[in-house]
Amino acid sequence: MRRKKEIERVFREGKRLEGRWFRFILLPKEEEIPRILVVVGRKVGKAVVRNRIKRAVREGFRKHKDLFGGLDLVVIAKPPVGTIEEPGEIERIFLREFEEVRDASGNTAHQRGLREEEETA
RNA sequence: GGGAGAGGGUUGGGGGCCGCGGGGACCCCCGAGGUCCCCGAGGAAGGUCCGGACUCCGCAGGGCAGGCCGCUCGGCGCAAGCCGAGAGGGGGCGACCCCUGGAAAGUGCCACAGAGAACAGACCGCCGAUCCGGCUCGGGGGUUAUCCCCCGGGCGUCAUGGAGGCAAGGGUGAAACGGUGGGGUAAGAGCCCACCGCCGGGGCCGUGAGGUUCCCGGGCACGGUAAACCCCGGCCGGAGCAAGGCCAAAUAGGGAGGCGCUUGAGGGUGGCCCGCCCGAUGCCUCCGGGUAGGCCGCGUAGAUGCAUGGCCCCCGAGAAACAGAAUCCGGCCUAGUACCCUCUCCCCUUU
RNA sequence: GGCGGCGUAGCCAAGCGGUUAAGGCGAGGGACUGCAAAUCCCUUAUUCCCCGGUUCGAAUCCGGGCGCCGCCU
Repeated sequence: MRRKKEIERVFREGKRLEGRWFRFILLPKEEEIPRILVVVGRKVGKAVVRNRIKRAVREGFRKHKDLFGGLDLVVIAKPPVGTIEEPGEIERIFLREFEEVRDASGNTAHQRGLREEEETA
């Protein structure tokens, strides 16, 4: 995402999910093609560290677009991410945490079905 | 063979797959689409410590204040700074390294300790020659008197007791008015002498910082601190690309208070003054309201929610450290991996 | 990106180059009380953010780092 208005719309209307390493903001949309925005603040680290995180997260997004179908996604890195040196490690943590947080929130129809089963049981 | 010093260089390479930013060409079902080609982080891009370009402040004028630089000469440069050759001081066996205007222009400050701290001082100590005291001898006098006074001599002894002399030694301190030896003296002291050191002048050498085995003078006084004020010399107007410019959008030119209309409020982004310029239903403060999108600046890397990456294999036993352009350029400083090249020094061994 | 400011005890903080580094809050101990509160007394800095330098001497002066905070679109 590159347009200011679109980005602000995601911040305004999106659903916020908290993880230990990242914060996610999701906004479902009509198109199937997902878009991403990575935010890494100054407190996370120096320029090199911040660039590494952005690249790793984008790489993970690029390789697993099927996970994010129909979403505009904002990923905000929290300070602990800056301590991880390996790009591959950052990528794995990002993907794993996205799935954990999404499943816990019951965002998909599949998950909603599961929760209904749990409630009835 | 081992250790060390100086200077310089590079900051992985090749391949495969999947990607990112910019530019160009072509294609199309015209969509922020596809294909191909080209370009795409650093030696520090960093800290923002100095300079400069550039932009605006009417001109960038004068003075004060302020900032930066500081051994000498030469070179480059507007400058900061760098390079070369030297000077003085300090460190190292050495190669070599580190420091650098002025303290006899003035002012300030040197705590504590110590006797004394800026043209200082006498605590312990040394001496006690001289004078006073004491003892004694001789002479004279007051006198009846082995008692007193005066003069002169002596004291190895009484005593260092005082007046006083001294600054060598001890001790204090970051720092105490030069060192060694001799003479000298009561004891001492540059008090005197010799040598060493120091200071001043001249000569000579050097463009200069300075040097001096030469000559003369001075017994010797002049402490430290300018990363304290300051003085000397050189440079600097102020801000900063969020500078600044263009287009578009937006709403009332609203309310309250204050100042002022040429004898001028206020302003022209300079810390102050002067000069200069602008200046009238104008300026300042507060309240209330609206808009904050794009382009240029901006680049043979170049964006603006901000690109240069990921995985795997090989290349020596091993691919890594520090680190990511944001207007550009020159320095300084800081961070740090692996390796290469040139020169040099010391030690050990062998010949 | 640029321009400023600040780091002193757990917290808030003062500090002409020379003391044992003020003071307040808090905390701990003691006194008082039948027990408390209030009050009184005592204790609480050893790298003054870190590393160098100047100086006889540095929290203070000068460099260089580090970490916070603010302003400018």
